[in-house]
Amino acid sequence: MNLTNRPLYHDVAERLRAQIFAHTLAPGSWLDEQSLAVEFGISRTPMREAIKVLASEGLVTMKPRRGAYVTEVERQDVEQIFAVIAELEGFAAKEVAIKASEAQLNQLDNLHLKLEKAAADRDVERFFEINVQFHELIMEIAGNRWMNDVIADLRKVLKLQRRDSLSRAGRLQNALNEHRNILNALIKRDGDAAKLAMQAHLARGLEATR
Amino acid sequence: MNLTNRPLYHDVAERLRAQIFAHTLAPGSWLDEQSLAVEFGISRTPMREAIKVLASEGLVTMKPRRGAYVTEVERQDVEQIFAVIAELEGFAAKEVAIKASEAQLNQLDNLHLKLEKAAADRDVERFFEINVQFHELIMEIAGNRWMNDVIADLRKVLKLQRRDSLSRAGRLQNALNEHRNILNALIKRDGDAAKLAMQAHLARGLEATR
DNA sequence: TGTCTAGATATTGTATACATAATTATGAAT
DNA sequence: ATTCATAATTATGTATACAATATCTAGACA
Repeated sequence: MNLTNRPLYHDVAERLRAQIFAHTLAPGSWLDEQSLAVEFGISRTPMREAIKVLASEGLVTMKPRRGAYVTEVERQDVEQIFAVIAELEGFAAKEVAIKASEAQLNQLDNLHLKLEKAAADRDVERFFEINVQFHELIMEIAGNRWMNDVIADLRKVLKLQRRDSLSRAGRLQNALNEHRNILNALIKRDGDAAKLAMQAHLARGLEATR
Repeated sequence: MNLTNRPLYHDVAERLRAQIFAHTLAPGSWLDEQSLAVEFGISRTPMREAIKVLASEGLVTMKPRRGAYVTEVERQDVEQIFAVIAELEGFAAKEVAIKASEAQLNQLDNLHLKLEKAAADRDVERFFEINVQFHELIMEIAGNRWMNDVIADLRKVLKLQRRDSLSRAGRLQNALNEHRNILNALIKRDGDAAKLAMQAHLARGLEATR
């Protein structure tokens, strides 16, 4: 009896994703269809479909006749992905500066207040969470569905590498300042400044992963 | 006996893609797993896997318990996709202006000569072909694998809409001029100009689809 | 002792069979 | 005649069975 009305492989993909992000399935490791299917209590068919979903997201890499392996992101991949995200989120920030309603800017401002509170509380986990929401809200306001999908996928791949850049000493405060710069530009309706601030923010995020 | 060593669903996806682009499978139409499998002389399993590949590319849209339908791209989708491509290819052009070798710039120049010849011959088909190569070469030189994948997928979705903007009166000559602007900026190593020229080119390409 | 070959084994790839849910058709009641 | 309920049909979703290929192991030969 399936209450969620969602296909099984969808949920399975979600669980696999969680295991990959938790490094229960570590980068480079092989995804054994058979034993994973047994572990999940399902047959190989939906398991294979779930694995293919992850493959399309770039989280696993398929080798013909050899199966699927958790993608190992090289340094170069991280830099290239950051470059794409910076370009697109920079563009999004510019769009938001132009078209956001006052109510939407207030939403962003509220999120930033929460961010400041989390920073003051030294609550890295919460800071990280709100940080994600801030970026997602900007993308949502920009309102480009295709761009959002692209970025969502790329951010998933970035999550493959464990080190959370925010835990580095001082990074939290820096990130907060960078966010304030973005927000100020948005409020001033200065598109170019918003774009630059966003790109600077992401560039420093990249640096922090080094 | 499979000589290609590639999984069946891969080839099937390719054939389905071709049918979609040829509008044999028109936008909005339903993909009947059963009859398609019979038509291709295979079972439902690889057919389903092939369909899922197309779904991840955005060419078909899956409805739970209802099957797959060829994606219908709305006007808004086309504009959003163009916006993403313009942003990324503009960025790529800037990169190329900075990092391309002389040999690579010569390659681009050679392609442009072929483009001029095709235009002089009024060979729209060939012009279109070289045009694609020109854009792909720029992306290749930019050398960002993730960006290339993103753009490749988005361009596939654009191909869902039939009207080839180049056949419009005067569009061919305009496109040629725009390409020359891009090339000149690259040769002058002027990254910002290259970016602007590329974005202008794509913006006019979008206009031509109206 | 090392290497090459042949067989065994295990895993992916494909086909078929079964289960479940959605749609359509049929019929009765108002 | 219209509407609602129920049964039949059809298609998707899932499980199982079969096929083909790649890897591993064992043994023979140099």
